[in-house]
Amino acid sequence: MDLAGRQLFALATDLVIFAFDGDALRLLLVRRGKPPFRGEWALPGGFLEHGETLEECARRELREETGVELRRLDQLSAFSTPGRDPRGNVVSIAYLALVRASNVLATAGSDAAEAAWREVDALPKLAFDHADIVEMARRRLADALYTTTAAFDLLPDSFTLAEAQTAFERVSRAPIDKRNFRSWLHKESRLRETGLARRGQHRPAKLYRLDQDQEPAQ
Amino acid sequence: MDLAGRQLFALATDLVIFAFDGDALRLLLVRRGKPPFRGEWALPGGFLEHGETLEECARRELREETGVELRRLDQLSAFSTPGRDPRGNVVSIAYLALVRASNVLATAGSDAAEAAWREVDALPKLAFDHADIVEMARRRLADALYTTTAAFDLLPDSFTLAEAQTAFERVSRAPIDKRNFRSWLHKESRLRETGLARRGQHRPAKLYRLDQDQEPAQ
DNA sequence: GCAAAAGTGTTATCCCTACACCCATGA
DNA sequence: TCATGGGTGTAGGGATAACACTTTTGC
Repeated sequence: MDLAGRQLFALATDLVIFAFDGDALRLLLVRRGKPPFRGEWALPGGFLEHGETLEECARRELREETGVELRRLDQLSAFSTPGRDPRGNVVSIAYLALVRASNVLATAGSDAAEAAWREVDALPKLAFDHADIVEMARRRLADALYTTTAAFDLLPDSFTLAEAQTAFERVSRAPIDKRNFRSWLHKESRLRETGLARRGQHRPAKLYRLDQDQEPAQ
Repeated sequence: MDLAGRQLFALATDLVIFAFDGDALRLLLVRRGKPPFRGEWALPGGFLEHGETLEECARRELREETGVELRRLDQLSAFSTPGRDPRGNVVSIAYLALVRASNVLATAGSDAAEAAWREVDALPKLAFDHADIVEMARRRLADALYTTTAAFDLLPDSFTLAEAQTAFERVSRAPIDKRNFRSWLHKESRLRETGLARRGQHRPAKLYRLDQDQEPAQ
């Protein structure tokens, strides 16, 4: 095994985790408990260890820092600008995931002093190059909106069509016509009625769930 | 600067470089001059050095190994399965690029014993997990075919519509209707007539070039 | 009965697809 | 004149986008 003479790097993962609170898209952030950028907000993440894949690392770090477990995790991009981490020679691979409801309690773990779900349209200043990473993630997410079922991962198991529409509007950052959205859903026939309804102040809204038969998606 | 205690890795880039010879899509391969996998075919690439970005590394390695220079280079994905490199603890970031004509001479440089353009549909067995990387690259390329101008990077500065169609067919791995392809090009109006024609055995074919005005694309 | 959100169809336009024949040239 | 690849248009079906009113409930 000769890696002799190779220049070595620390490898990190950074996670862009979005959730939808019924009204706004939110992003999971941690307040850094150690230098560099101690006390500032950053994406959750951490260092890769020997013998694990980047994806395993991402899941492990997220669990340790925030207690959040997730199903699907997509690789976004590697970030390697020299100097992006003041500790030097750290290359980071960013991952993107969506979670259902922000009630996955963001409890601070080891490395992170504090964790919180912040509205993506009102983010604090972020450490490192994390603002760039977040913007790339939002674009990636919006690009996949209508071609995968990814966005439904933002919704609870059963949801109303109005909730789904709002989630799509927040991801695409554009208003959507109610009737067109519903006929598109019908044409795609990715949803099943549950027979139940959500009762509120006004007329009850039917609850739907994703039709599992065709979930494979991309 | 404390990276103390961090487990370190060698970082490599692997390049998937496609060219179009007028008939088939071809992939740039090098025959490895050193272990591991000495003598086997592999993607060009090499190790990241301190102070450079991954993209800079990819360009440098390609230049050194094959003399090929390229404009645009897209990051594909990071590959981190433990054991993917027998030297251990090597994470690789794959890049994708397209070059005009395969007459960019693939001359072997330092690390590579030999370089060659091989038809993508008749590739030899590849070292490491490079076959997986190539397949991901082909899918990525096909996905972007009709939404970016990327595929025109495969063509010479001026080209006939038949040449463009063949390139699109090879990338998408599907036959394309001639009239539909041409009316799509017209609708997109990304091409400009040069006024010249390519003379051959039969009726001369008009030569076109990409309209620079709207090249930004994605 | 009133306020508020849920639910529902139609029309015009554009895009995609399928499909067949004449044209210009070199040999 | 013939063989070969270059070049051209249309019609039908499906998707998209714009648009407003009725229904059901809680208060």
